[in-house]
Amino acid sequence: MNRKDAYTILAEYNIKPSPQRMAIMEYLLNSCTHPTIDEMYNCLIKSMPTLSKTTIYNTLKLFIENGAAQMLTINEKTSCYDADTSPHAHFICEKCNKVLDLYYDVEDIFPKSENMHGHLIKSMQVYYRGICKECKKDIN
Amino acid sequence: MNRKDAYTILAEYNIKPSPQRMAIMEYLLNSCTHPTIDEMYNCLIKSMPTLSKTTIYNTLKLFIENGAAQMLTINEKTSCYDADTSPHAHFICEKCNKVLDLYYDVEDIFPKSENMHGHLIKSMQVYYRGICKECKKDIN
DNA sequence: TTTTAAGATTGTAATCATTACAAATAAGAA
DNA sequence: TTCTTATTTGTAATGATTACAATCTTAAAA
Repeated sequence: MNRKDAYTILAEYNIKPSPQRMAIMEYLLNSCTHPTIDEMYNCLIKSMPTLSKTTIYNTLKLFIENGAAQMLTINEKTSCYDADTSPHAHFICEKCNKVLDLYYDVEDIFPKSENMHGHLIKSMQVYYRGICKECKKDIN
Repeated sequence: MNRKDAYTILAEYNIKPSPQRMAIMEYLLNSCTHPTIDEMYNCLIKSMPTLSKTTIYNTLKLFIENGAAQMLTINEKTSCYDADTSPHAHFICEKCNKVLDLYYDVEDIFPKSENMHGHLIKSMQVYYRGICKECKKDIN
């Protein structure tokens, strides 16, 4: 595996490591499901019984401020989180509700310059919605 | 003005008109600010004192189900709404929090086919974040 | 016209994600 | 060690959204 570990990533973004921060970053890196706070909490509490949900909120806020993660506001009810900060889009399946990464075509989507109609563009998010490959099978 | 009126739009989307529905669609059409439920309520209550916030929620849900409006989940706290269902992106200013429409370049962004990596794409949303033209002036 | 049934609107109460806050704990410097 | 600061934690508050039951409207049937 060529993925960097949690400790290295935290260091890269100038985030002082702590057991909680490491565990949360670790979880984000190992999950490809774009977890919600609750999902993280329910899993991590098993190996770290003193963990508080507030800590997860605080930690993710810190990660985002330092550029180590991004918040996805796909769902109007619950935010979910992604430690992959490289340019990519997200596909949300209306049947199974999974959130998948889409790297295809993304180069075309991102603005060539940081300026667009005179506005300064700092970041962008692209959400596709539909039926995923797997769920399409079930329908046929 | 070549914009269609609320009555015509409701008819087009098979939504039975009512004073409340007309007023809400009217408001959406006349505002270019992508209003939240609260903004709509606070304005409409003046001319329609019996209006309930629940009705606004119900009505927008109906509009969305029938394709007459879309919900923008730009903000993690509050959804906002847009009666413009033509393909366009949204720019959110981090300073003044305004949500602006961006039609530029959008053709490039939308998928050429309805298929992408085997997934069926039904809709897409594009959110840019940054500093808008006006707020940039204030900084300099 | 009156009756009736379905649809639309309303207000209140419940839900639930997120945040505020203050106390407890951990880490690091002196 | 002691002192100071950063981090974590639990509880309580906030606030958007939804559930639900009661009321009002509409329009068709009798």
